[in-house]
Amino acid sequence: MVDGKEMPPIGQRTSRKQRPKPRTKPSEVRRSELLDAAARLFIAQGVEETTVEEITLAAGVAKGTFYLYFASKPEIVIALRERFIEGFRARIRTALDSCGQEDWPERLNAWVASAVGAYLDGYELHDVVFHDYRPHFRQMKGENIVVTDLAMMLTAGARAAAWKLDDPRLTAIVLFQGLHGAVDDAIANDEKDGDRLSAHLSELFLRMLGTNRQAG
Amino acid sequence: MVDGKEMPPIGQRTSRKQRPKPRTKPSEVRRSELLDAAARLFIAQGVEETTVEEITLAAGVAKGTFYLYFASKPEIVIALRERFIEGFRARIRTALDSCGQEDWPERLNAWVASAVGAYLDGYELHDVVFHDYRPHFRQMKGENIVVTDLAMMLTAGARAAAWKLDDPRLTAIVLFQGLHGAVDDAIANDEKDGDRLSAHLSELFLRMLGTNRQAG
Amino acid sequence: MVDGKEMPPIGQRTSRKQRPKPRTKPSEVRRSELLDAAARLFIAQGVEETTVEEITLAAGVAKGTFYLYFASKPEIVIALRERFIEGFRARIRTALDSCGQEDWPERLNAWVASAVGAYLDGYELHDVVFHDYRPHFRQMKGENIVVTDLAMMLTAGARAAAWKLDDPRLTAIVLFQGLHGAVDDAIANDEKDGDRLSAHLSELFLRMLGTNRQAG
Amino acid sequence: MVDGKEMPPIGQRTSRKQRPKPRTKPSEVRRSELLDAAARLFIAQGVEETTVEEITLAAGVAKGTFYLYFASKPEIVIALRERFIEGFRARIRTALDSCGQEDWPERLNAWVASAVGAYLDGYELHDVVFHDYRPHFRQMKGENIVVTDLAMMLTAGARAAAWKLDDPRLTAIVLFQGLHGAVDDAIANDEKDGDRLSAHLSELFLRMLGTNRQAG
DNA sequence: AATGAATGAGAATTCATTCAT
DNA sequence: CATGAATGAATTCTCATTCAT
Repeated sequence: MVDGKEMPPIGQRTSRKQRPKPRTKPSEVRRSELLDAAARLFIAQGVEETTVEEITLAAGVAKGTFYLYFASKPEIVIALRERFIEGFRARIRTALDSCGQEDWPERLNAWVASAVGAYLDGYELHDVVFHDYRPHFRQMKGENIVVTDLAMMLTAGARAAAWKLDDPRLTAIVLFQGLHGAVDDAIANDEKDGDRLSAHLSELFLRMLGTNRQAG
Repeated sequence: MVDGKEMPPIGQRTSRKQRPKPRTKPSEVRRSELLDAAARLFIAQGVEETTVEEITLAAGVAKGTFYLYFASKPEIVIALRERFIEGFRARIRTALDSCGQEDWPERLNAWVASAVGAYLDGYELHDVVFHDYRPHFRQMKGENIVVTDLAMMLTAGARAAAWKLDDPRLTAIVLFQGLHGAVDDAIANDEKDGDRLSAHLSELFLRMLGTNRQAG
Repeated sequence: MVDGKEMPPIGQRTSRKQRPKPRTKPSEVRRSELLDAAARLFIAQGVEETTVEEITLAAGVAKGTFYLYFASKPEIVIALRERFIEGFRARIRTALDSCGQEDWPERLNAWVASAVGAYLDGYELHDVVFHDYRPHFRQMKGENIVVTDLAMMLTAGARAAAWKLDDPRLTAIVLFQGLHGAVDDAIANDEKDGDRLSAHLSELFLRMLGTNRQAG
Repeated sequence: MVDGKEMPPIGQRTSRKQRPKPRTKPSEVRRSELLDAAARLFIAQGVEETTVEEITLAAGVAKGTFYLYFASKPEIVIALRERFIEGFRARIRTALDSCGQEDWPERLNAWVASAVGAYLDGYELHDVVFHDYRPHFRQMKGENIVVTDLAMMLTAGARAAAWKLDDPRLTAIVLFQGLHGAVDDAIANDEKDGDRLSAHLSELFLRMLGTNRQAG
């Protein structure tokens, strides 16, 4: 997920032949199995309530092996967070890729629908991996990559005169957090119909953008 | 520790029934001192990192006394949360009370400005008291009272034809969470100028509502 | 042992009556029971091999109670060391007190005999409490109080012309460490006859001091 | 890690029987490199604090290689101890070899001076390798070879009527441990002038032996 | 001979909570 | 009301050692 696809285990020198023959398991497979086991347990029981030993048991390795792949328990939460974010972005990217490049309202609809869908599907893991995430401790603009992605799209749409836009980042934040809150509410109220919610949100957002429907 | 100085006359101890005379300290005061001490320590060190003993030390009482006022440590976090929410609502209410009853755009501006101000002032405590708050575990609609308040205001404005409104709750959520996220971002970027932010947000929100400025 | 005899528990304010009525056990009794239990177990199994839980079990308290009296496991070793040293010195002091004040050879004999006796009796505990003691990390002259005591005695004897003495501290060190090594050797060879050893050592030492037997 | 440069010609790998040709490194060299690395790390960080992996890293071999040369971690401490003792004895032997064979006071002076010098130079390693050494667990007389060497020298001197001697071993122990303690004290007080100390000790020891200066 | 991934036992310490006084 | 001594559950992480390659 994070460290490429077919890379040899970390710390392995580029040995004499090709890839160093996998020991018991190739490093990323092991790592991935640990991440999967952790995600499952964290969702089911919570992070605090899950011991490292439970994770390794579920992954079929010894306790010490955990620490060959992650420096500490918090570290695996961070790794899961990165995996989550990448999955989230990929889903949005895929949705946008099947839109007309210049149909900006459609692109916004696609963004909303895919984000709602991704969040509805993954909110349990989301809660786990973002529980300890402190936005205020993050200094740099653009820390939230999803917001940054969106701001870029909004800017592109504005450049194409699809809508007006004073402050792309602020607008992107309002869209993202608004959507986030709306989905949270839907989940809390057990309304898992993402399509209806997406439609409503899109309309709201397009209106906020003062969308020029002729421009698309 | 060095108490005993502000105790009521010894003679009064015998009268059980009279008025609920103050003890060493009136119960409300003690409770409040504990809440204050806890808030201070939680902000400075975090909740987990603060022990009940530290709280009682800071409040000048013995460890056991804590449990006369709060059933458990998590309980005092909940109490702080409630205090925080009430302060937040009060600040918004005050702001709205100095607006024209029927000037809806002004009312929305006032809501935005006061919410931004309250959050900027209290975000440290906010982070503490909401860290363990899980929206998805809350079942009931309207759990977030601030959102509910706002939805009611939006509905009233719509009834007065100040703006259009399809889904008051959804709109309220987007406004609230959007504002929330925008302030988080401002804090993270160390831009504590609430006025500029409020102005931007208000404009965005009024546009989203399709505000009819004639209607105000 | 260390904190006086009848003092109230640490942290206890000098309460309204006399001594604060002992809770379950007076503080020094508890402390002493923990020290005794630890000494027994450390001798039998070694320090590393003894868990804090074993100590508390043997002392009849809960695990946490240990940390009410000692900051850490190494800390109780230090406390035992202090207790050991005090016992050692007391034994020597008692022996010297029953000597003629001015009979210096007799005083030296008494010092040797009591030190040999104390060490033979307590070498097991000695090994435990001095295992981690690093002489080189100690800066100040006179860190070893037993050596310092002895140097003072040697100086007094020299002043009375009982013997010659160039360097009291150096001489004291040689006597103390020489005796120490001699007893170690006796123990290793299972020769526990302290009297014979003492006699030999005394003779050696008196000769080293160039003792003037007329002076006594 | 970046090995392979000093390997023997590949062709030789096939010859199994020939002479025990050097492998990557001759076994003695490897062993010595491991000992050196361990000594350096043990002195700098302590034995407990040094991991086997750190030793192998410092020696430029893989973790498993350690166990081809030493059965366990404690074992390498023992090996270092033996190396230390041999160096110590060699230094003394060299010093004695440049003395008149029959000048016994000079020989004693030489013994003291070389022992003081060797200990001052090597006390850091000494502390490491003797930390876990328990004299009382050693059964056999003469376990401490340096003491035994000394006792033999003292006996020879006595036979030559250079001094009187009742109990050679006891005397040797007192000299050795006395010197040991004196150097410890000098180190603790940061007085690294071995010559002055040696002179004082020699005088003390010669007096203890009742040296007959005519006899030398 | 050399490697290094995998193993898994093992214990100190914290701190929320109780309850006898 | 107030106190504070006593309780004891609960879990991370290290690292010596092994062994398949």
